[in-house]
Amino acid sequence: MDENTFTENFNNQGWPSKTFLCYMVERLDDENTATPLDEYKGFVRNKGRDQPGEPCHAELYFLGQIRSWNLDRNQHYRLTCFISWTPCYNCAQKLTTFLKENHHISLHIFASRIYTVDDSGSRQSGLCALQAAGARITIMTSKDFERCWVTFVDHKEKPFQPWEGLEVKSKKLCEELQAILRAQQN
DNA sequence: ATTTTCAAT
Repeated sequence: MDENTFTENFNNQGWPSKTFLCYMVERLDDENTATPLDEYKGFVRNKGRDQPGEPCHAELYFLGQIRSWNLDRNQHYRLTCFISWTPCYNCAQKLTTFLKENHHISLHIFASRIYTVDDSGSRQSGLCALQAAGARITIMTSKDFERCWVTFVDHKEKPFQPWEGLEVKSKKLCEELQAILRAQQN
């Protein structure tokens, strides 16, 4: 992805009305050593209401990609994704179902910001269910932004440049997410 | 202490 797309969408101070999701896959061997599978690396974005056809959240395109790979059920894989907004309730549900049906796949989600539109009256229970199904969900820290930059951005050899307030915002969101994930456990 | 959110008033 180009530099501007990254900055516009992943800057944790912003509020873009679209979502990008970068994904990468690693195969894990018996010693838990990870081998990157670069052929499955990429990113998707949602389809908005301004575009033709039915709107679609980024996560559903992501799920479509994963299914199309038909990853070997006798192996174990780790999917890592960097997403600019945390999944909404419905997407979280779909990811949860997917993980329950695909025990050979682990999911790590690094999110830039917390999406708090309450689209089902259920608050953030979708994220809790997703975590309960084995996903790891965390807020992107400076290190994660840098990894995303290095891995997915056409950075032209430029190093990642943190923006003003990145750390403070990240810490704050992290606390919020912890509260969300903790609150619904009982 | 806050609140703009995969839009739409």
